[in-house]
Amino acid sequence: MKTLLVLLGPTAVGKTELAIELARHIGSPVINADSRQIYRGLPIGTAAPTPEQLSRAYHYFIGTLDITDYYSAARYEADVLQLTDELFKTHDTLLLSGGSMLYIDAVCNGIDDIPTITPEIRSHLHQRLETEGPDTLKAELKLLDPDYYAHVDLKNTKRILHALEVCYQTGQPFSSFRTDTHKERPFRIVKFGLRRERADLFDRINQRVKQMVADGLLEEACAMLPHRHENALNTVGYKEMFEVLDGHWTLPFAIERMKKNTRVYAKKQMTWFAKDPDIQWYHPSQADALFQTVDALL
RNA sequence: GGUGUCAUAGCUCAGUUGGUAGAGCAAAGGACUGAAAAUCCUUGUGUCCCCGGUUCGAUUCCUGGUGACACCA
Repeated sequence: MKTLLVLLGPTAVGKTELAIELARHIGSPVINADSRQIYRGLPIGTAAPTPEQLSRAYHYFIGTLDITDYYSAARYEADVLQLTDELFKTHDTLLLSGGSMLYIDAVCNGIDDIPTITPEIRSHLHQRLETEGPDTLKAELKLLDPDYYAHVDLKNTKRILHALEVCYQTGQPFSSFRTDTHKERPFRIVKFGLRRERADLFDRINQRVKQMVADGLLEEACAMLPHRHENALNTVGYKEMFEVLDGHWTLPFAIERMKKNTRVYAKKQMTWFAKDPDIQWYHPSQADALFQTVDALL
């Protein structure tokens, strides 16, 4: 039986290194599941695998997109399924590793089939939000899709906007596309989670942020300055460095904010993963036990 | 040594004309289906520095103590 192993966990827990070891152990490449490491030019701020690490295991979806490329969880789902289709011809077991909750969910459970929004409709609605405010758009959603309106968090403008985008593009209510069904995959999925004591994890986050800045994060962000409004750069680390480059924040202040925001992000990941009963949890120091469990599976 | 000011949430502070208290930040919890490292929601019991006094009742007023700061010696 073909098997997809999924290695997940909060940021800075130690996934990258363990993924390489596990990949080598089972003879698989690493399929990256990190929504920001996919972009080229962000190796420091996204803690992407180093050239040395990349040389020890082949990685997919690291630095393959241009910063201006559109991407989404649905595209990731399609890309990964196409890749696994191909790789399973020569492999029995593959490894997917990362911390992007929605991307992992899209691969494991599938995501509803919704048309990609054209840039015209997207920017048109953005402008209307600017000029008319959220209340008008909410009222419109209430008319076009009362079902979704009843369920959506009305304070979350981004969700309102997206629902309206779909309504306008398709002429049908957004909720008519939301089936909430789980897609079956032609392979078995086994999920392993890495976790640490919170104080330990937060300590690693703080250390890593410091190291990123020492490694040249500010310069990396500076090179990306012309693209600062791209979604890929709406990301912990870059947002704070842009404030420094604008002269709004001092570097030490930005570093503290970055530590805090990374901790908040890690907490969000843990909250999301905690809901998934299929995850088998390990401490990174229990790699041997994890490998034994994997061996017993295969 | 003298005089004055201050002592309240993890931090910075507000406030209670005497009826046991609340902001910001920090922190914690949660939601999540095509922008997800995004976006959004919820959460404040704390010896109101300590011992006494006045009072039905003191964190608030008063005596004393302790500590911090400022000024004067």
